[in-house]
Amino acid sequence: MDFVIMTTNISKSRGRPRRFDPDAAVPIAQHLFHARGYDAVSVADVTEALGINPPSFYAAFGSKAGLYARVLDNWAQTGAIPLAAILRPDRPVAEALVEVLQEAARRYAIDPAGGCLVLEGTRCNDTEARDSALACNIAAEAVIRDYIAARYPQAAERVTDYVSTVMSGLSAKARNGHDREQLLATARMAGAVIEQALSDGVAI
Amino acid sequence: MDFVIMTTNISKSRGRPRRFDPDAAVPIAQHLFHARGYDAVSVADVTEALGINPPSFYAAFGSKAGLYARVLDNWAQTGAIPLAAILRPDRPVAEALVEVLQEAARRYAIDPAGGCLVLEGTRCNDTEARDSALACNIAAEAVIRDYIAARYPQAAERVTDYVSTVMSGLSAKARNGHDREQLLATARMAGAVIEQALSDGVAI
DNA sequence: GAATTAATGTAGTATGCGTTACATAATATT
DNA sequence: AATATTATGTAACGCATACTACATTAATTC
Repeated sequence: MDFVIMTTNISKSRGRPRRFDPDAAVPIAQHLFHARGYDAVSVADVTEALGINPPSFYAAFGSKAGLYARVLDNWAQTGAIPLAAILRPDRPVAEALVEVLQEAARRYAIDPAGGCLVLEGTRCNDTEARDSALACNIAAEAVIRDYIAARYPQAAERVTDYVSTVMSGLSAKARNGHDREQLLATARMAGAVIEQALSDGVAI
Repeated sequence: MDFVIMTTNISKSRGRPRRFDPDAAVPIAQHLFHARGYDAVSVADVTEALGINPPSFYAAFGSKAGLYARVLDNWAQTGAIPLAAILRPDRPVAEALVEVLQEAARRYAIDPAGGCLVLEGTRCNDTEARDSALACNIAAEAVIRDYIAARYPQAAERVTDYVSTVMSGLSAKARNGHDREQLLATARMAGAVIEQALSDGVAI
């Protein structure tokens, strides 16, 4: 049913055709949000970057926060750290987690503005956008937690808290001028404690 | 000269007397900025909390960013982590740095909103306020760096980067719901690597 | 070709922001 | 008492924001 209706809508679209492709607009908006942060990007900035007018924007995305939600969706599939690829069951847990931290350091240092799109989004001043980013962050933490829990159930919570805190710090410092080498050195230092923490049944 | 003029002004103030005490207003504003962040606090919020009107505010503080600068000054003297008291030359460097991290964890968890006034301020969207907070942060990092460099000059930069990154992460996570115990556990884990890092001439 | 449907461009709206003009009130000086 | 000085209360200002009403344009459907 829905499929038929959708294909009908796609193949035989009535009315005036779109002058822009919303799917192609998402990566452009993603870059804006990543570079300047959600609050600092205005709808006017986005519409100007897309070469469209506000009504087209709102017809396509509903709201600024709605666009941001789509950006985060796209981010999870294309731009985020490939946790599933790094956290493989056939390798030591500590080694995998250290690689997550190092990969975060590398990625956070790429853009001039720096930092993680999601982690920075969790601190914006718009409730809806912040909740979207928080949901994204919570989902990522759950992946890490489940990966640890499979082999070190007692350490999962604590080590997940630790890893996510370090990642937040890396993102913040990337925004405040730490370069790639600084971030990588910090990530390596932070990672050096993970192996022992996994083995400890209680807090160090 | 200036002293005479100032005392004259203080003892024999012409004109209508102030209805509020700007010095007493600073801690109130400090609480607002700490709880909600610079961007989320409007001048109207501050004037309402102080029971004054905008002209009184601007006569006393010049601007919102000007008030924030005074808040940061007050913060450095009263509310900040007492680095000078913790980083004493008569104790092991690693031990002192771990206490800094733990003290940060404790303080960041006090307020319901959580986090560090300065570190959160470095990420606001107002250039002047952000620069004020950044200057505050840079000064604090310099204290840590100098403390380390006195005994471990080769490790000073790297370990300072590490400690400040962890503190940024603790502040961010305090804002995102981590409680005191979680933050303390993370701080202890992060601290466990410092001793070895100080001894290493090169990166781990 | 007429009707229908949908996206566009123009030009706004309402709201909140940091900030200020201006007349008034309250004090010290003369 | 008259004047000078300073802070106050009222009432805005200019600007930026997210968002929208409405007429128009461009396509499909009948």
